[in-house]
Amino acid sequence: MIDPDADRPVYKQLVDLVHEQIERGRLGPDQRLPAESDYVEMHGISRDSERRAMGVLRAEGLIVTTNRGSRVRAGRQRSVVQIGDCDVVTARMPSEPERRQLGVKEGVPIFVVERSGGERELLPGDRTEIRGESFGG
Amino acid sequence: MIDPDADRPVYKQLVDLVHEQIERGRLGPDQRLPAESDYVEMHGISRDSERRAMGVLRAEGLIVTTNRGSRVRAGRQRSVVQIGDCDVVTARMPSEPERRQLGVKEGVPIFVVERSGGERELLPGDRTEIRGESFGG
DNA sequence: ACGTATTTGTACGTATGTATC
DNA sequence: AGATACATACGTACAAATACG
Repeated sequence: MIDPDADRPVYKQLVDLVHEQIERGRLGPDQRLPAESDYVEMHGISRDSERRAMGVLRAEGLIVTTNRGSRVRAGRQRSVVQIGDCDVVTARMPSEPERRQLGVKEGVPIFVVERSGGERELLPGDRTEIRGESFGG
Repeated sequence: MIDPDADRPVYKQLVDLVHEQIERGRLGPDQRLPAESDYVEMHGISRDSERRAMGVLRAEGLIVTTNRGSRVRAGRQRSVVQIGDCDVVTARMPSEPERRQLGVKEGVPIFVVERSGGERELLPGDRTEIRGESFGG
């Protein structure tokens, strides 16, 4: 139950609740979440609080929202990128144009690979794994 | 100028504006941004729109907000983590408990390093660089 | 092709709480 | 104590995208 008088803010209580439901499998991959209005009515909270909660879940990369509702983000196949001795990988959140360019959704970080040659690659964080160069095949 | 009748939403126009100011150096690292109320008065927008914009900038990792205002996030020293042949690195956004545990702020992704031995390390994305194991020293 | 229902997006207002200076 | 600034949370209204009959 969500308690408006608790110390923890209402919207964070809803975040916790959805976290639990996803962890326990009550909400599976690709499964549709209740609509904003459903949460509002279910818990007697404002739409504002509900939307904040969904905003957090999006920012964490747990859900994906479209104009037709929110879904639990499904795991995806990752491609493997090898890095060598002198290559450096960092990670950060993309700007909106970068998101569009790479085709990543909100809540997904990107890898920045700086090759020893000086080239710079941006890679989607949810479809990429970084591995050390395998010298032994 | 922010145009409420433009196609682009007011809050995104403000995001663009701050992006530009940071890129052009009008807002430098660690520099204080105007207060919420300043933006509201400057551009004749609602606090709601202003806060959305700041929320986006936080989520992108561009600014850090405290109860005393927002600042441009400053670059930090990064420690280097080596990965070997069979180690795998992924990146994702942390949950709130993970953020606290690692001491990272909103908008900062984390690295997940899975060592060939099976150990799993979580590392702050803004203070870590990943390198391939250097075999030649 | 069109209208309607559903659902999220944007945007305004207001009030109160909390932390910092 | 007072001023400042952000955080939370309620309200309202209309716009835009999508799905359906």
